[in-house]
Amino acid sequence: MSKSKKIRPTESELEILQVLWEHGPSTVRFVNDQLNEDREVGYTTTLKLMQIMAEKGLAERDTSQRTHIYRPAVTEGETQQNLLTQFVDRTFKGSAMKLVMQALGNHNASEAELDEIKALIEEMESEGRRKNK
Amino acid sequence: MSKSKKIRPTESELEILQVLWEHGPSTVRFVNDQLNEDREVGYTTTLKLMQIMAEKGLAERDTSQRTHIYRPAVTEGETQQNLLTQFVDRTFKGSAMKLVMQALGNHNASEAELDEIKALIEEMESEGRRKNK
DNA sequence: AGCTTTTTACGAAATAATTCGTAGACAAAG
DNA sequence: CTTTGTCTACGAATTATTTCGTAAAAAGCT
Repeated sequence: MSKSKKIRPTESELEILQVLWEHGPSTVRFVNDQLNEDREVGYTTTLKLMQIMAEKGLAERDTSQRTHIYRPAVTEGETQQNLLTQFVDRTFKGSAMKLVMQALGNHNASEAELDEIKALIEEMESEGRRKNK
Repeated sequence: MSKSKKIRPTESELEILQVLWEHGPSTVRFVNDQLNEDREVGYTTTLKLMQIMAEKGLAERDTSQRTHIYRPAVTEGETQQNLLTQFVDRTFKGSAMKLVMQALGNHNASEAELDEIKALIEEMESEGRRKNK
């Protein structure tokens, strides 16, 4: 695999990352405005968090202008994967299958979504057969 | 729906619940011993957590004997469901399907497990057709 | 220039979660 | 009966995370 570090944003950090993933490189002001559409957050609170994220390596920033521009330093996919693995371990004792069953069973998925999943499974099964794994 | 309360055990509380779910009503001593098979935890730490859990309604206890017996006051399934919903909201912006795809894609499931999931999907699809939903 | 607004930096307060020390009650063992 | 061990209760220390106040620099405005 590629990265050696464990990416584990806290809940607040994840909210900020989601803004950055969705909108691309942004100022603190912009991120703070986005967050405030959901809940009240002070500007310096967001600033501080983003500074911490830069320290931790979750984000990078361009400080060449007075108003700094932040961008995500981790991808959405790898972050979701890390958080998912952690969550499965904690909550489903490591059984991703139990999680899948629980998730499927309780959210009523549309026919199209179910078909999509079936397609993925078929693909995995033929993959598996080919590799005899 | 049935319960009005949100069941949200913390990480440590979840570990304790898992012992209670697996072994049934237990003493603090027993739970603490179980936890110590994974990591070092002080006895009074476990005691305190279990007392808090009783206060919060996550566990109930029989205090008729000097050594109290604790039992889970929430089921494993409903707790997993609550934590899962929360996790999906936070990490996958509410899309359970994205989570399922990610989970399937990255943990190599056995043929048998995949078949199990396929069966569930088939069942859901025929359910759906019957109800025309 | 002088006043207001925006921004970063910094430190510390507030909150949440975990951990543990100590004390008192009771029981078990000698 | 006395000592030793186990248990609960309680409060406080520790750690992690979140929040914000204040100050200084830069930019904008009149």
